[in-house]
Amino acid sequence: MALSDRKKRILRAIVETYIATAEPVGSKAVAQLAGLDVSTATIRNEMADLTEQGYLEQPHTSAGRVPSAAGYRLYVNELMDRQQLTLQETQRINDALNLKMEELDRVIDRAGKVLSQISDYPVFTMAAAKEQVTVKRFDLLMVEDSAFIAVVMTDSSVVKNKLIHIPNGLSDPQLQMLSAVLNSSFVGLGREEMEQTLDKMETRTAPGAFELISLVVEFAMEVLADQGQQKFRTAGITHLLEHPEYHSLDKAKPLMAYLSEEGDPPRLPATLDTGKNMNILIGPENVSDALKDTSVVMASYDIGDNMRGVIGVVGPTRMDYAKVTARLSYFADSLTRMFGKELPAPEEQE
Amino acid sequence: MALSDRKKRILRAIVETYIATAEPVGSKAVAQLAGLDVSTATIRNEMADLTEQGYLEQPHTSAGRVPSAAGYRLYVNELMDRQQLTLQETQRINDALNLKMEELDRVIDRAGKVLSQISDYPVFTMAAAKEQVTVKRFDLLMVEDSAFIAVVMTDSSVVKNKLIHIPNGLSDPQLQMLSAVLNSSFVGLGREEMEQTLDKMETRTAPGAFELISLVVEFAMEVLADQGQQKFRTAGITHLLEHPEYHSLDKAKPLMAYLSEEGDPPRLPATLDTGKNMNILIGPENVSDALKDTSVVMASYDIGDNMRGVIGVVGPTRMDYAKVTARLSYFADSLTRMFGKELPAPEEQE
DNA sequence: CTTAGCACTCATATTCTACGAGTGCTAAAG
DNA sequence: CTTTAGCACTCGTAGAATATGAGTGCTAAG
Repeated sequence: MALSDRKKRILRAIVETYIATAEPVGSKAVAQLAGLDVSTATIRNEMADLTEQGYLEQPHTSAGRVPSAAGYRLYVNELMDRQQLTLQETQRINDALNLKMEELDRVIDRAGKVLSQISDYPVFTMAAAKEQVTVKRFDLLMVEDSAFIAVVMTDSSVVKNKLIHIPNGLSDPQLQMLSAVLNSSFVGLGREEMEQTLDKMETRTAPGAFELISLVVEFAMEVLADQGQQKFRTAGITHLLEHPEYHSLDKAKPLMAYLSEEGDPPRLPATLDTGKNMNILIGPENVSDALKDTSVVMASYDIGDNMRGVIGVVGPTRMDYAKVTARLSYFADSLTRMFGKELPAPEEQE
Repeated sequence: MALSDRKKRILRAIVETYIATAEPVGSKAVAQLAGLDVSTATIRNEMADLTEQGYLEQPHTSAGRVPSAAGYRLYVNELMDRQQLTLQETQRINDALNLKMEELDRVIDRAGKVLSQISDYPVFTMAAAKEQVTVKRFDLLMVEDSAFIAVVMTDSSVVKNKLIHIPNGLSDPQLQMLSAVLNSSFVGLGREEMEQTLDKMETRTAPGAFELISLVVEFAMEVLADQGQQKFRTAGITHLLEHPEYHSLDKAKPLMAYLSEEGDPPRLPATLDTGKNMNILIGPENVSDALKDTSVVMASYDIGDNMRGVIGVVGPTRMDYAKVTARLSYFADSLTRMFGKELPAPEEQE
């Protein structure tokens, strides 16, 4: 069932020409581009074979051929050259990532934006904890008399704070006490456990103290929820419109709407867990209906010990896979290098 | 120069019909809708007058009339009914804003999203400090042996933190000392002043200590820069595509690209300062070229004592001004009520 | 197995035509 | 002086008809 060398060269020429031109490829074009010294008629015969085997498709009887999903798959798996990035491009990526002390979210957003610019396709990003996130420690800081700052640090070294107002003020010993309770009873717990512990505590604690505790714990629970959740973000959606398959608004709108719904639960196959760190989904291989005519190239990377991120490029099935995979893998590697295990904390400065 | 009552009714009918249908309005349609008991011929005469006075335009000799920028202006200023929001809509807005303890940025993002959904147009948001932001206090918290958390609170009650790693560890007295230096020398200073103070300090401080100080101060400076900057964010860009004027991609792309460039310096007339809290810019009244055929309705609101935000709706000149202004002003009022002076801090929970 | 030749298909571009909504003008009516 | 009916004229749009040409599959010869 293996294809002859000549068939492969023809298929490759067709895929690449179609990627470049977005128009069905005819035998003549292939004859020139494939570098084979045979006539168009021979190529027509080969193309007929490839069509029969399911690697090519004909939009209608007499237009050229277009790669099928299977054709793209074969191309991606076997035929595609690995592209090299230009110095400029690597420079650009490094610049984007070497921002001094941005937060995790920001760097990821920025990475998405740059990837979108250098790939000419929309990009999505996601990040989520691999396991249950817990609180590592609480700190409380008095501010003036009517408020204190609660600082919560998670075991993935993310630190969040919140200003909490208290009408009746709080003495220093009271604050110490509160801090002691929080650190002894709520450290190391996940979201659900925190809620249970809080419930148990309600009956055997003074109402005033309990109210304060629950204010801080509720904040901590939100931090944990936020960390555990997969945050779906996108960048560069307008790049879609540059590609002819989305020149018709009927085609463009559903996909754009799909990509615009940021923050919602992930509607992509969760490759967060799969071991592979590069994944290509071609057209119908996608689960979501909105992506049926769309290809997704995605890569995952590590954030600290406990989180994993995904960054992916979305485009028509006729996507420039060689270009995109090269850029994407460089990106994912850089991100892993930046956020990965070596560094104790995501916010660490290079 | 005042228009007769009948002319006003005709103009109003034309604007509203055009807003609803996006197609040039003929004398016949006006006759039915304006509720005047006159024939189409009379209306044609009146329409000819209005055209001459610049309130209407003719796309070509014999199509109906379309309102000019001046026509919209008159409509907005005098003719437009103030729409009422339905109970559902106010409910939806309140839900969006009453999120428990989100950060300022998040609430604003969310507000933009909801406003976009209920108005069917893209929405942008901006927020910036009115005056120089300064640091109100520094707090340092030791974490394990090799890192500490720097907590910076600004005079606009925004609190940010960052994990700072120190290879050689730090004793408790040293941390106290560092905190004392920061709080005595850098509180109350703006970004530039901080830089100057830091420079002065370099010569007369031990290098090790100076390095630590500058790490924290640089973080503080970034926080201030971030607060002072106008952050331009958008939501619901895809709504553009629903309106016929952007069915042609040539029209849609530039505007979409313009709106997609988040985070860049503001390219809208800075109504942050103007006293008025609702502002309508119609077509050519816009400065930016990308907005020449676009109307912008924007409202501003207060955030704490020292910041001001703008939230605006972008759409074709044929925008449903009545609908948009009603929703927008409710939104801006709610935001002011939420973030405004009464509450000491933006993050305050309702 | 390869290639030249040829009839056939079918999407796209082009041209032409018919249609009709809407206008402006004129002249009669109120 | 204002309103209205009548009518010729404009011009963008839709639809039909036609031409074009790239590409195919098949056959038969090299």
